[in-house]
Amino acid sequence: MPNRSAAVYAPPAAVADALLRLGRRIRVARLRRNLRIEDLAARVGVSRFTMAAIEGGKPGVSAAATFGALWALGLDEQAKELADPDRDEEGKALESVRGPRRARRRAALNNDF
Amino acid sequence: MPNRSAAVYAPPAAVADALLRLGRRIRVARLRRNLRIEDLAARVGVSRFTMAAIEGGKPGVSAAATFGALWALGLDEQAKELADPDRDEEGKALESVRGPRRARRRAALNNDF
DNA sequence: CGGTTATGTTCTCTTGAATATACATAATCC
DNA sequence: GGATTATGTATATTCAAGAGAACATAACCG
Repeated sequence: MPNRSAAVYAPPAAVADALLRLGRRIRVARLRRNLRIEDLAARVGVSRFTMAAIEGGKPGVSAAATFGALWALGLDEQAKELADPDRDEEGKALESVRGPRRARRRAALNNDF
Repeated sequence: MPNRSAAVYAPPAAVADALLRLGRRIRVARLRRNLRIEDLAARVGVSRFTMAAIEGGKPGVSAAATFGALWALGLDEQAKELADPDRDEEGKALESVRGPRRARRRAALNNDF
């Protein structure tokens, strides 16, 4: 496969759903603030087309644009909590006493799934 | 400006910080699970280079790849709560009784900021 | 209703995001 | 310490993300 990754052109349903939901919510927040797509796009620093893609939940938009939209709407507080190690109970349970800086392959002993 | 958006090549500090923090946390979660970059990349459906970019907080990586990493680690629960309209107090306060489907420009009366 | 205007759509163009390969570095384990 | 192997770095290549213009559609408001 030359270029594009499966994760982008055909993301798992859970991911696609998450992006769609997030896009719809950004739209709701924008309308509540009576901003045009163009206005929000200007705040974020993208074109109105990219902003429309964000609201449409397109998988290919950059993470910076997506998080930028949340930031421009004042909705970035929750984003800061994402993947908080303190709340990762599964991870904490799996973790060894000291965290290594590299993973080591343990043949036939890969956890999860 | 031809192609690239300012939001991607030079995101606001708050956005850049959020991406960096998220990347570091994804790395922590991956190591806790004893996964190699390559292993996680395979689960997400991207190359190990893209996964490294995600962990490095590079602004240009796709939203699908970023959310895919959270999903592959089982950390997508909080992602589903992002920008929840019910928690958007500022937005609820600003909203008119019924939500319009389009924003309307009210010259010299743009709220916020 | 009808003017205004936000948004959708289509098109072209450019650039960099993502891939792949190869090698360098460095962390881990025995 | 030394073999093993995960990760970093560099280069080359490819294709779609993103910008921009122009027009079509449709929602809003008086």
